[in-house]
Amino acid sequence: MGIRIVELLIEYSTLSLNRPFTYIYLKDKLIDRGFRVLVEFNNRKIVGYVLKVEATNKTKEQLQEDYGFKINEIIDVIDNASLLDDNLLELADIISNYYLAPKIAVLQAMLPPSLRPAKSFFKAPKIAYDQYLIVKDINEEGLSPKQIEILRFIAGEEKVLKKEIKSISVVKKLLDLGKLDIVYKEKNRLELPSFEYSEPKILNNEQKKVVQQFLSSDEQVYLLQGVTGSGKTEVYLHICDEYLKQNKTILMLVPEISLTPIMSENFIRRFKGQVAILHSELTPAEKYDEYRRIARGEAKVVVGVRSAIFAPLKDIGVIILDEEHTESYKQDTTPFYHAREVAIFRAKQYGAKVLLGSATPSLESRARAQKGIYHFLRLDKRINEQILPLTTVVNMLDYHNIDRDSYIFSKKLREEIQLCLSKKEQIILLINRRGFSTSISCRKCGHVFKCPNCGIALTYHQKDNMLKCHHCNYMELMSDECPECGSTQFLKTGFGTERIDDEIHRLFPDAKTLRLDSDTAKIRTKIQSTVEAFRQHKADILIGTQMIAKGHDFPNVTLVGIVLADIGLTMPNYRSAERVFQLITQAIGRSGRGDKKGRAIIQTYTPSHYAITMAARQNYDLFYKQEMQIRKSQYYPPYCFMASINISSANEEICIETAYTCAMDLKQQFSNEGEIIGPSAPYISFLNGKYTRVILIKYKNNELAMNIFKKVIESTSHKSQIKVELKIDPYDF
DNA sequence: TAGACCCAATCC
DNA sequence: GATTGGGTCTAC
Repeated sequence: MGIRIVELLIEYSTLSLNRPFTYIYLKDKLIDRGFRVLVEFNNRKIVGYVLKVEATNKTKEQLQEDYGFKINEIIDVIDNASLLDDNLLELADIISNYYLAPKIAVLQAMLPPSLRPAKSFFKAPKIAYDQYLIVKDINEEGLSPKQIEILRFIAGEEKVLKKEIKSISVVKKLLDLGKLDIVYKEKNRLELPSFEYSEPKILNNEQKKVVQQFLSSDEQVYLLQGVTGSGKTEVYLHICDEYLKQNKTILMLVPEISLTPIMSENFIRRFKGQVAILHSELTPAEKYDEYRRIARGEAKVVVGVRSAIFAPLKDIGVIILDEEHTESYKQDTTPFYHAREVAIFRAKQYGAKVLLGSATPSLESRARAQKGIYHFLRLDKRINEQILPLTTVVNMLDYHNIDRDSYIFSKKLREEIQLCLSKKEQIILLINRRGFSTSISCRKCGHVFKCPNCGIALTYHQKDNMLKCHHCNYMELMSDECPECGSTQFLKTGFGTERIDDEIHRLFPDAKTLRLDSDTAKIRTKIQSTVEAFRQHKADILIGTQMIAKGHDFPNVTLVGIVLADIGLTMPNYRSAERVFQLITQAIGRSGRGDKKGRAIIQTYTPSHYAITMAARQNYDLFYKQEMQIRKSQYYPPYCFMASINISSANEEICIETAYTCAMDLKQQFSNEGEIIGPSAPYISFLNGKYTRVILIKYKNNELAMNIFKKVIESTSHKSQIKVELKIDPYDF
């Protein structure tokens, strides 16, 4: 066989290497587009991803002469079939162009770890074992706070799977130190829980109408705005039924499976055997299995999180995004894609439909529905005709509402809790902040404990007696005395979930509580078990962060208390009002889902803020109107497109200088076709030794903007000491 | 992205 | 004179 010329992408995902490299292949294995290969690149063995293969009669020397550079041989071919079908390959191009991200980064995001074109796949497990951690040596001497935290945690639990601890590096260290040991147990390959088949439920008239409208129209994208508890899931299931009958496949996206396993349960019950589940907590081996099962065409329905949008289904009939407003659909690392936009790209390839469902649609989706770009569907009634919870806003600035018994809980909220407890009904308390107190200072000299990395006040966590930075995850043990003056008296201000728990125990000593936030959810299954325990009424009160506000269905909950609604409202982000509105509305929606009437109490220092008053009235439409006016007057999405450029460097001067020239450059190129804001220092402008500046760009002409961005990125990205990151439609900046 | 390479600072 | 550290360069 002659020489084959192979063009490939190399695994490094940086824009400066985002171009094909040429190799030759001399051996006779099958090699084609979409295969991974092992190559030598700059003296290192790495993985490449084949874009093109071409036969030639020329010799290596002739080729090198022609091309004008040295050509290496491909060491080995890894795959014997293309990893992605033509549609997915084309989709990768679309995404990489839309988000101006390196194509290899897109390909990596599309594939499960064991199939990724990256060196890391070598380490991907072929046969999997469960690894349990046990404590071997309890002596904490010489350990860092983080290590102690993990050690104590493991010591306090019965069985801890190694993979369930998020901080792998700490565990590794503890293993090295001989503090921990691993016990191997043969692992069960992913076994979907088996549920009884359940018959389709009878739809009410409103639901029927929605299903019928969806099926009979031939538009591409649909927004289903349905109040909390209006039975959107059943609508999804009926629609899926129809598509399965036509032998089409279904992609069902959910925000986070571990939070709401109900959706997958519903799908498994209805479409047994045809369902595959893809979510981030599957092990690489499990993901690999599910992925292959889908690719082989064995699963017709995929239920999964953001990345499941790339599931290798064929003949897709419909893509559904539940809770479409959820921010977890936006990936916050390169390629920064949004599953909603990808869904629309992907659906186009198959002539499929996209259904976006939410009680509180994102402004941009709702605006598109308003303009007729999306077909607008609504469910305005709760499924059991239950009226929405009766909601009271309590002004915490008004001293009539507070007394000396508690400054955290108003009289009204305490009364309602008491009433609820006496009726043996359940309560959810939302406080969107974890920890005990938000800052801690010395009573004598005023010293405030701050994070050495980013300068933000540290949050005190009572359970493990530690101070943690909620921004960069720095932590230290709480010291007994002030490092400045040695005083032992501290002032704790601000409160979070832990403190609420504490306060409840003080005020209602007989009430049983459960707490759910990312601290208590260190172990993944803990989320589910806590939710399950609460559903079975093993506790009266569930206290938690936004985790508890989403999608759960607790029939016996009749009171939801928003302990402090204002958190997040003052964040310097144009979405903050939208976020707060959505959070409160979703949380209130947890109340009164069974046959008992629901109530909600919102405690706030800004009772007249529209996000709060509208949420209290559960009036999405009014909020939408008001927020759109503000977006319009201040020229924010959806009235324009937005992008952000983050410039960071270890050298502050270079950072500021580059950001400044970059902004000038943008201003000049956009002229009056766009608005450039900044450069400005973000909320955390110094983190882990890097200084950061942000430039925001608002524009209308997408094509023009893309061209400018390409140029600007090119001229700045290869500069040394500087990292430039472009985000299209950013959520955080 | 990450090894090679270059230069300067630093050590004994 | 050897070693270390930092910054820059470049890949097929």
